[in-house]
Amino acid sequence: MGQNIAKIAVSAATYSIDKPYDYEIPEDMTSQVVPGMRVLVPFGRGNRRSEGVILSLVPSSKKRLKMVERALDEAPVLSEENLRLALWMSDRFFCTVFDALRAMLPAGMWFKDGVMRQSDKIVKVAALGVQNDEAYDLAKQKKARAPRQADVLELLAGAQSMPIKDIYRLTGATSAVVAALEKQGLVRIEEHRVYRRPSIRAVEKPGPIELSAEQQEAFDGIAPLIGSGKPEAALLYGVTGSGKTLVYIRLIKAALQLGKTAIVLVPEIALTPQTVRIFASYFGDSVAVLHSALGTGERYDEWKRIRSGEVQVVVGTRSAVFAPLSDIGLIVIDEEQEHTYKSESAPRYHAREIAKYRITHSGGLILLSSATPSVESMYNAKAGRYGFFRIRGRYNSKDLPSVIIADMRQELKSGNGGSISSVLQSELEHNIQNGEQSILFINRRGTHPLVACGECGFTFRCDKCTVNMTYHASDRKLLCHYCGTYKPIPNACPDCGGKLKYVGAGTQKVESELLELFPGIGIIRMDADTVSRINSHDKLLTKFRDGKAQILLGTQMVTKGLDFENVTLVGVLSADSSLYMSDYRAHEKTFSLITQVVGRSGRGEKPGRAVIQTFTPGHDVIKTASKQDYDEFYEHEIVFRRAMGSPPIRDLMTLSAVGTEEALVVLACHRMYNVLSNHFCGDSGIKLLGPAPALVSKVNNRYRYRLLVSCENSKKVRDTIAHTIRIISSDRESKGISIFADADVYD
DNA sequence: AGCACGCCGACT
DNA sequence: GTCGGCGTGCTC
Repeated sequence: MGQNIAKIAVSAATYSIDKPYDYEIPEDMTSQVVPGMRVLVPFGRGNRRSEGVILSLVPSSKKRLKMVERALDEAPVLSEENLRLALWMSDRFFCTVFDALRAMLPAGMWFKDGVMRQSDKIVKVAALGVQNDEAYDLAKQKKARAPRQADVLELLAGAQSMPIKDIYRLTGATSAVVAALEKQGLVRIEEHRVYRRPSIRAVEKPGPIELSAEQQEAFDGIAPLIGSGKPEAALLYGVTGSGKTLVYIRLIKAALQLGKTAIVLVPEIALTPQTVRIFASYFGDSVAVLHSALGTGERYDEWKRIRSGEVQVVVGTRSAVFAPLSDIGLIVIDEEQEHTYKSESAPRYHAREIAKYRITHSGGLILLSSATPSVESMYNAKAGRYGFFRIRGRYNSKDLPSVIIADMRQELKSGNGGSISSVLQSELEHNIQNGEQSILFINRRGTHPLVACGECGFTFRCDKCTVNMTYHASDRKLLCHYCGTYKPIPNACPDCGGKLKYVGAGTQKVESELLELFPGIGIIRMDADTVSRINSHDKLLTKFRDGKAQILLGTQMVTKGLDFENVTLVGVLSADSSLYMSDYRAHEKTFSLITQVVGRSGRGEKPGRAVIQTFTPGHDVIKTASKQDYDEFYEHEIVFRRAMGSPPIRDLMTLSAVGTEEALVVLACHRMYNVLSNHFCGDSGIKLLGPAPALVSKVNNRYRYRLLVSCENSKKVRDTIAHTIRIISSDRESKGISIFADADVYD
């Protein structure tokens, strides 16, 4: 007998029961089945079909096992390296092995014989099988004998149809209840599909690469690390506009010359179409670009091209770190401090950690690059764990913009209650008269972030989330930015009938203020409301580049990567807004944001200026950011982190519980606390904090609480946390509560 | 998460 | 007795 038992990672297994399950391979399949192949297996009492991935093959045993039903691939879609990486990820990031493997395949991949059988997300939706009034009558009849069914019928009579997951959540009914109703013909279950979007692509002619002396120096230092045969890591710290992209291109060419491949990770490809075009122009068909706008078919094709060896260079967002390249020589992480490299759903990995794993196994270089490195990367560089390279000057030795701080307290005192300070107003005027362009950044969309009653202080809060709703003047509605709830605003306070006050400013409000100050001026507003599609983003930027508008006003999306020669003024309208979050990265994020916005100015021939508006001009972060002095910022911040025991001094992990019953969620956290403190008792290296509500404690009617574990991220600590999740989530008292842990906490 | 088994309460 | 809802425990 050969190897006719398969150890399989099963999709249907949850974290608390995740392990390799043994299945027998039917005789007629033994020749085709290999590790890395996906199969269909029966799982659970009901033998419902579940997708699985073969991890390994072992000799037959005496035990009676279920059979593999059929293979889903003709050849393995995952390599041995992928399988090892998935096992490592499940330990490192508290996810199932299958979750980890799924992250490595192109989203929605489900092909057979080259034909797409199913690639869309499917949502099960329940609808009434009878008339509304009939449903109400039935609900009344059932109230006594089948109260759960009655609840479901009542709910559906009011809402017509609803995803069954929402029904479980809102009524507390279980699947058995809905199944019973379906059997009686009172509800129908339909499967709805969610579709994805098509793509864009553009290629230009490459220009010659001429590195400046400093760029060349960085290149000369970094390039030898690629072929050293050892795993290496380096930090490239270059101010905004220092031309780091050109250095990447030269490094990639160096890797290719050694017969190796390269990955370039960018924070959000849709935000930097310019970067994508540059890579496409230098590497032509040997580059694959993986971005969110690719359809499933295109994504799959690109993935196949990479795996077949036709592609040597991959440019993409977070998940591109899994690109099936072999013999990787270089992984660049551009703007490495960006939060988009951290996945916030299972598997909760950080792309940097995956990159390190892959490089360790292939021997090569991971290059972390930034104009404002994360405190932890700089800490590692200073400790000698990363090579450190620096580009101080801007490309073509342009000066950094001169910065003016506008003290908004003074503005208020002198009677200016608007969003534009007098100094910013006169600078804008100057630019308009001289035909130069300006970029304004405000961290809020909508018109007013807050609507309050002037009499009783009532504020409009979202019913489902613990946040204030934002007023959007264009359609006179209130919007929740967390769950998307949308409702018209009443004329007066719903509580006391008092007059409503509109507080603060968002992009829409600033736009109308600007139009009042400068009538007839061309303004392009860029926020989630005007940039609904990927193309409209590009279109708005082209319009601005062509000089069709004098001012570009927007949220985060105007802070990154934009390179316009004629922009000589930028304004940060409210530099404080991210400074006082209860988040250990608040300072770092604010510094990075201001530095990046300021860096958009003066990229052409003319010198740039920047105006930073703040209520706390004396704050260290504002002062260092306006001087563009990263070194001073870092020295202050590392002292602060050391005092707080925050990363990178110590590691931070969280255990979260999420559910609809607040008290039960908190209780689950307390029970986790007890389990953890029993295991850690006496270990002074570990501090447990909480439970505390998450930053936004309720989203979409689901409460979220979490425990913080300040520790050193070791195997022992991770095993204890994994054990805790398993114990608490399989406890019947945690029914309906989902529990998960995060090992690289970002906020 | 989902499915069958089996307990228990309501009604013939 | 017996029917059926719903809580409980298990998943190769």
